[in-house]
Amino acid sequence: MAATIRDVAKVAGVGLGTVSRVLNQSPLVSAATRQRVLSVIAELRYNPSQLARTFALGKTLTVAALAPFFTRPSVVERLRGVEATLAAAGYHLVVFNVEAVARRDECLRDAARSDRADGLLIISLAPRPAEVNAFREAGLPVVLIDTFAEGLPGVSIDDVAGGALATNHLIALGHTRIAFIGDPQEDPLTFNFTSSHDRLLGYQQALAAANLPLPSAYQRHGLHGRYEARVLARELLQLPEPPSAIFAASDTQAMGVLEAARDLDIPVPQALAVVGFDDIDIAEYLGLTTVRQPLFESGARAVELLFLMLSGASAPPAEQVPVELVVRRTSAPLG
Amino acid sequence: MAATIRDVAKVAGVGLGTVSRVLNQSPLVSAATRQRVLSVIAELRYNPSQLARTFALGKTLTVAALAPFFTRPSVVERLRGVEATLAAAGYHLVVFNVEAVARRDECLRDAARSDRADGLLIISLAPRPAEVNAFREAGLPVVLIDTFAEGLPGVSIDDVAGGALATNHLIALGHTRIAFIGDPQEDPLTFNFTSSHDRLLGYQQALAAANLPLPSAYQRHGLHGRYEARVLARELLQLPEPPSAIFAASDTQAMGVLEAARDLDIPVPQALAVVGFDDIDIAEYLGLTTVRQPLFESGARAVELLFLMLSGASAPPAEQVPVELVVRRTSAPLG
DNA sequence: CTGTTAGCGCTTTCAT
DNA sequence: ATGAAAGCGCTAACAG
Repeated sequence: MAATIRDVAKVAGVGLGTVSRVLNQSPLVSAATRQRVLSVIAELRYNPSQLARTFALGKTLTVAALAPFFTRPSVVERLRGVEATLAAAGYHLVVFNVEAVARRDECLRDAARSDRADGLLIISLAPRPAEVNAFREAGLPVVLIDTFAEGLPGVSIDDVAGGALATNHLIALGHTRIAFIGDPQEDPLTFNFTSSHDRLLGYQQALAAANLPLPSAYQRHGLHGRYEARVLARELLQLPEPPSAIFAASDTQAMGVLEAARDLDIPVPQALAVVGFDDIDIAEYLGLTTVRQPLFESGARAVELLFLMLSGASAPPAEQVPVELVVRRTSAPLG
Repeated sequence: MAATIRDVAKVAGVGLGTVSRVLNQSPLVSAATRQRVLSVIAELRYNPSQLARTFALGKTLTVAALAPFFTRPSVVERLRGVEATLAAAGYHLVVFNVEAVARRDECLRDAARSDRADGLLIISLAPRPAEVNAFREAGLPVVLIDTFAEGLPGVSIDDVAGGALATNHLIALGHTRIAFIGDPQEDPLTFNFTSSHDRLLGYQQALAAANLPLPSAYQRHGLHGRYEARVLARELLQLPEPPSAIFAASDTQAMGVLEAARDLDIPVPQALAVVGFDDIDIAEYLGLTTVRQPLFESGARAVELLFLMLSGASAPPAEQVPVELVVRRTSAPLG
């Protein structure tokens, strides 16, 4: 049915090696033959089988990305950066949406021993040492985004500093009763997210440095999501001594806090200051004060690092990109 | 370096066809040999080359999806459905983010003549007849999501009916000055989106059926985005005779309308009713009245149709999934 | 049941 | 500069 390189060679009256050479822009072919081959290619409407090509080459020109995919706007934005950079280099992006712990493990395992991708990007999930080992043994280049793992390159932010940044902003505003809402603490054992945990650390350090109390009742954890955060925030706000400010480990969770405030008719920022994290698209719309991190760029940069490794370089060190406080309407000086 | 099927065969003392058979769960292998082969496989830590496998099979076990990818929450939700269904069947999903017209054409062209995917999903972009032809000639199964094209199967909604549904809701609420905000009209010539256009049609038909005027000043078009819609809405609301209700062709654009109302201190829904379209995640948070369409399910269903075609069936007819009006806080009877 | 053989379509030596 | 030939690792058809 479809013409093969052999057909082209036959019709053009050349060896099939020559056809391959014109296909690959090799300079070792005379202008005349090249012309002839080219015209036969056009005539036969031949197009090279990518499948055969990648097989012969031993590379797929494809990069896989593992992520708690579409459940988080911040991840989507990172993937945009990944896709754009990959596409510019002619690479394909295959995505794996990890929404359950079981799938996390399965994907990680498959990725390590499948040769269907030249490299792997892991977003927000930290592989365990055994998994890191499997990658190394498989010779699969891996770059992390928004997480860490011993011995693996990655691009991330200083979550501790980010947490402190948000908290210090609230302290500077005069708040002393500052609460925190983040992902489950046992999460590292399952999905293995680390950012929420580190942001909590920053929060704790900032409060301690300011000699402010950090009652454990002010630190709440729940599944990453608006609804869960809303419930937690409502609990906080109904405490005998409710906080005057809440730092949420993500903008999504901050939205839940805003909902809770609305539920209870608590005016923001007059009676409650709210700070989020990430600066996702919607944050601006909501006027949410937040800690911005370069999401798109983190994806793009990770791909660059991966390309470096693909070109034979040894694993570069993990990188950090800067965060920045964006003050909007949900935080104000304590009245 | 890595063990091949040949190594396994040699060590196990069997023919390499036998190894292939145990790999593919063929029943034509004695339990004893199977055991032996299996143990050698484990011993050698052999894993089959997917690359070689797909090449020999002539299929990639991969599906490509073309979409105005991450710029629209509704698309992301559709892709979730796509990925979940694909993953359940062991297929990979490679995504192409189309944010520019040039890339649209390039991707469409490449997809048609590349054999790097067994099938193609196109979201929200309508291929032109020439492109449809190229797919047919290439023998590439294609399923559309949220668009149409002559001769291509797809799953979509009745956008005209959806537009009418939203508009009739506003009419029933007593509104007579109802405006519309949607994507650029000339868009079909470039990106080739069709949904906004059809929703406008439904809006026009509903107004006409109710003998209500539809001044052209009440129909505005701008690039799909919150900011653009905000500008358009502000114009509408500053008209000598401003509308008392605005129907936006998407929730994203409806958010822009809400922003404009806030800018101008116009209370919603008291002085302005707003209806969106899609029921994306954030709509509930905002209390936005909207027309819900099953986004996740549309992706899942499209994959099912694609699998049908992959299994040799001829192209099924285009399908429509139902839409539903979700009334929330942004629409109320005209005061 | 099982071993052997012939490709899948392309890239790459290796001669010429 | 170009043709011929040797794989890449696997599946599937064919003999036993």
